[in-house]
Amino acid sequence: MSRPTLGSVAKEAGVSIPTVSQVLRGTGRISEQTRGKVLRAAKKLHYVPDSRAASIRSGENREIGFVINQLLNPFNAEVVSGVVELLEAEEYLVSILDTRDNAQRQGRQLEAFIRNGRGGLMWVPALDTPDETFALLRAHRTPTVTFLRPAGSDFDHVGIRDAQATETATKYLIDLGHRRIAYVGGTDMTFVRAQRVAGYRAALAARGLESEIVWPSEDNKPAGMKALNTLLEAHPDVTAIVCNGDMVALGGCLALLRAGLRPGHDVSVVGFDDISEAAVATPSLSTMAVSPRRLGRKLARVLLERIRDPDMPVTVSEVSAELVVRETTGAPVV
Amino acid sequence: MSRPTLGSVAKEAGVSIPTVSQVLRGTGRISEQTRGKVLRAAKKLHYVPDSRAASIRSGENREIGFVINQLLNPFNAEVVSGVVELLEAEEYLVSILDTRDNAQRQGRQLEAFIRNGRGGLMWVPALDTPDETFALLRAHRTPTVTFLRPAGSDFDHVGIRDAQATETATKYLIDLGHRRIAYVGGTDMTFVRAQRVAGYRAALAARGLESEIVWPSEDNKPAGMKALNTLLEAHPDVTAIVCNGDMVALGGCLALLRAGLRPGHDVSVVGFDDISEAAVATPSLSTMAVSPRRLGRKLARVLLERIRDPDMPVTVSEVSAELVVRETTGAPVV
DNA sequence: AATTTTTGATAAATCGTTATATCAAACACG
DNA sequence: CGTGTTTGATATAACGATTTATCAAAAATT
Repeated sequence: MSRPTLGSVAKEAGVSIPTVSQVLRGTGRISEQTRGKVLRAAKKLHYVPDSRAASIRSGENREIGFVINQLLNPFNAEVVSGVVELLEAEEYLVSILDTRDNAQRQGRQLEAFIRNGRGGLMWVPALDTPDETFALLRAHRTPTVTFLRPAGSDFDHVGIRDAQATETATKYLIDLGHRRIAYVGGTDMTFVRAQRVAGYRAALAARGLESEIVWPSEDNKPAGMKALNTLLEAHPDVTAIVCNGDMVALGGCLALLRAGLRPGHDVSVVGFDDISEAAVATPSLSTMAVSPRRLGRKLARVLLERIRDPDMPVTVSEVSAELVVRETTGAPVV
Repeated sequence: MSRPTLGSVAKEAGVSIPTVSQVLRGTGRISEQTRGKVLRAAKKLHYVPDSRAASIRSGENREIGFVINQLLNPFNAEVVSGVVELLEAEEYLVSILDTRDNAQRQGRQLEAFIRNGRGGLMWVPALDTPDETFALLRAHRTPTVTFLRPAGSDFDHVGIRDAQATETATKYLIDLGHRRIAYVGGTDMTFVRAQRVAGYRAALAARGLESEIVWPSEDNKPAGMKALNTLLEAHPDVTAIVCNGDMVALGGCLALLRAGLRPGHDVSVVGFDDISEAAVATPSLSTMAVSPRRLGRKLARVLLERIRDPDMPVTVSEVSAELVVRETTGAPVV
């Protein structure tokens, strides 16, 4: 007694295998009588079609994968929500794989995805993705959209206008009167961080400031706390901070409070993402807002278009971030 | 030019299909010469075996699903990490589905899982899971472990000793001198919340207190803030609060601070989970600590055992939570 | 030299589906 | 009444792999 198949349902109903298949999928010409027999038999045996077999034969696969670098970050988790929301409405099943920023793990996961012949793939490429991986995806013609980090001109891409956003944030701080402004967050030279740092530099240059301070940090609160402590020790004259993400910014604010400094008064802090906690934190966080839901939906839409028309020219979509001023920013104390 | 198959590799190498299969899986007797030819051809075409076809024929499937109720909660995200950690070491691929506490969505996802013939399933059952779903899983003999919410005696289960934990937390507050203690958090009568409320009541009863206050809330910070505001308005005499989760507790502390009350002094708060933010928050959160990583690893281990021995008797594992005293708890002001 | 055994590869069957072709029975038409 | 069409089902082939059985050639044995 193993799992029910078309064969066992056919035997139970006293008909042939193709008949069962046609009844269950609503194709072909079937009399009401046999239709009833088949449906009863299928229900009785709790039959569920094996989509592995179906997708091999029919070439259709409504299973989609999302390979993401860090699920623990609520921003990413929200993006996933947006993706799932839209794709579920189109009857796709989305499964999520967390690479935790490990290129080797990502490689294994992508290969496993291809092995399972997924219908499509959304993907935040690891920093050091080998050429081999790209070649693999191309050879298998898996509809693929990269997210956040673009990966060559072969794949559709959805990302954020990072440089522009950070430039806006930095200029805003400068125009408030700040002169010593640091950039905090991001590890290594990831694409995203590189773009954001470039925007930060562009703003400094545009306003004639020279002293840049770029301070790395992992993207979570404890790391943000640590980063701010070491930063302020090394550069006590810093009065404003542009952060790579809200988690770092919120951690940073905690560190400031612990040190007896008031965010938005003694030191100004701008985050990036606008995670839901940003608005309710004390003090509430000024940040560059990107709607993760909207990003997710965009991502899903691009993938659907690619699936429908595999020969469509490659698209690149960039979403802008908006400055949201809350309590952690203000003019420097004179 | 579609995706490469055993057939195309065989043609490229000038050998038969079974030969290619044997070379790639290291079975059978193959000469060094043809081995080389086949490997070169496979590499050239970027061949990756189609595991759908393989698993249909061989009956083996190393793909495992984790259907979870809420990925946005960092506690759950950490559990996922623990699961993935252990199962990846065993060469399994774990894909995650977020039901966002929607029973209908969960039903669709579970069916899709079965359709894809997964090797195993970890699962947080929705509150109102229909019998049909259980029957489905049984009929298909999918190795299944339930998580947090037990679901009958047919499936292995891994959970937390909820009642015991909340009883400990409540007794601790009573012994500090508190007399008006509320329970905050959890929606509807979920299994977990029911257990925890039972522990809270048991503690009150054991110490001869009668006035219970149970206040529902979604499991996130904004909801926790709102819950505490309404609670304190309705019951201004409450001096201590036992929470259903850290997210609610942290939100609650924010609300207290906004209202000019000091957590741990004016009102004591105990959380549940010990998410990483609990230790770094200001003030740091007293909480019932459960190691999500350990839970995740336990979950994975149980599933592996079930896969290896489908006829093993059903197991139930419960992990204890430990009281961690930090800054949000103290004696009541007299 | 005739035989058995080993080696190295392939043919054929199978897994659970879907797709196309076929076919008998029932019906309609002039 | 013979012919053409529709209806309702089945036979057969295919998908991409694995598994078992088969088989020719080379090597080892008698």
